[in-house]
Amino acid sequence: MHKLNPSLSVDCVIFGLDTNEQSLKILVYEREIFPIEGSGNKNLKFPGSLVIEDEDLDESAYRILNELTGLKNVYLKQFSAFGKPDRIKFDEEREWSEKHYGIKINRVVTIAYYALIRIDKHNPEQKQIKDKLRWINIDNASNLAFDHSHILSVALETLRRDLIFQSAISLELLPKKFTLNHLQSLYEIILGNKLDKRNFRKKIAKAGYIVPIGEKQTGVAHKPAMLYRFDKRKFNKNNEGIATFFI
Amino acid sequence: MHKLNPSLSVDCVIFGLDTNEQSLKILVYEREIFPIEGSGNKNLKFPGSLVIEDEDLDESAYRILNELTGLKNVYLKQFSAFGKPDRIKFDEEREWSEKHYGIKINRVVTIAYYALIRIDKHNPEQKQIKDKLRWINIDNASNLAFDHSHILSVALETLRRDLIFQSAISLELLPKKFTLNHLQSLYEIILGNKLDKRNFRKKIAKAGYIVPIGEKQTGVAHKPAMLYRFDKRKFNKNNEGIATFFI
DNA sequence: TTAATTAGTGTAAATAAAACACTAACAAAA
DNA sequence: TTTTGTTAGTGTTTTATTTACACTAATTAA
Repeated sequence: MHKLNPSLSVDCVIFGLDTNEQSLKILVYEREIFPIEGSGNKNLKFPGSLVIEDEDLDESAYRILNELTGLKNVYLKQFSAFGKPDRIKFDEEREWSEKHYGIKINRVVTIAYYALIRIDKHNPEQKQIKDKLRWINIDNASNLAFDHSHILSVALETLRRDLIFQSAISLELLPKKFTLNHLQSLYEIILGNKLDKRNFRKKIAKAGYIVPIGEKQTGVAHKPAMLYRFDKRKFNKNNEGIATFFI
Repeated sequence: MHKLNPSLSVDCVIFGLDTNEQSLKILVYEREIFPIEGSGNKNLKFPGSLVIEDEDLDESAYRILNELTGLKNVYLKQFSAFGKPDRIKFDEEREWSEKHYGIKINRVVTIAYYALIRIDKHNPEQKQIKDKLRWINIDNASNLAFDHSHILSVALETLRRDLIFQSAISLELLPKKFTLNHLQSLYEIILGNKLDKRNFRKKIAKAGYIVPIGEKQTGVAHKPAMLYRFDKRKFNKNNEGIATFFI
């Protein structure tokens, strides 16, 4: 059995794009410690756990993500540490944590990661990994457990900035083959505003690493769109792995 | 006496601008554990310490910075956590740490902050706070203690990005009154490339929050330059506290 | 008086950003 | 089979931004 460090945890803010609802969602874990009524979202928290002694933080994040949600091979990035001594505010929270981990908890500093995944591909409910996981809309995510609402707001800020200055991460949220409207819609959902279709396409074209695969959508009740893919080789060659189409 | 958390530390990468040498420096702490010859910079580390139980991380960073260097009221920003289990690689390092803190150390995750200070104003040697502190040029900072070389490279990346996308932080490194050439020189030193003087000034003018104070330099053996200051009111009004002149 | 040094200024050309509306292709419904 | 609804796809003009570039001015030191 691995020994847990009682001062250190990792939390994962898992973002998923709901292309039907045109909304950005997060995957949260539902506990049952506060009464159902009137407790707001206090029973919802991000998947997270204490880290094992002698475990690398990044590995810890991957392990926790996989154990709690079954997710693998996802884009995961550390974005901040949260360490207010009163992060765990309620006695019930402390009790829950101690029962949950089976060790005495003091003050816990959490290292927060965000993950980008495709809801259609990685729906944990479909995979019946845990029946306690739920996707919720970020607009309904106020008043989460611990300081998780604060963590969410920092995560969102970071995601939006990364999406602009490091555009390639957007592709984590799309299938291998996608249409330019899918990509544009992703930006609109995450950034929260509309973009001009023609200007958007000009930028994509200039970036050069998003290329048509010569196939079209099928089965859609409208003009089928050309499918595109991410060309890693072109990306690396022109952008040294960092660049962006700076929406 | 405060109890230290044996798993958690804070390290401060303190950047200072040397305007004479036209170089960016960091403030490091010199230990004596490895033989002087052949140990490279392995005796040099960033000011840092274990955090006290029940101490906020940001407060911890300010406390540590003040205790170790005498510095106060400096710009300090958390930029990453480092948690590889083998961060403390040599037995000597572990021994040093245990002797230094007086407690048994296991694996330590460090939360890293960077600070920006004016060397002329805050020279710890002048203030005889510690005789073990030294400014070293970032170009001579390879092979530091622990994983501190890696921490430095992440800190530098972050600083450069922040300087571009959050330009106002540059003013932390300058005196209240400065010339536009000082400001430009700061950018050139930190970003490591030359900028066009006229284009630079156009951007500053457009930003609007760097204003002339109607005074000129004195005692210089060349045409004296106009002195400028940062206008906080204009900055907040136009930029909501974030903006930048995007060099 | 001269030399050395940094301060300060404008313009033209190229590039990028923004605003804007119609036709094309498909499935479903009539 | 025709019509309807829906999304795909395309260029141009205007405006703003970026880039490249070189000389005169003011001071102290020699």
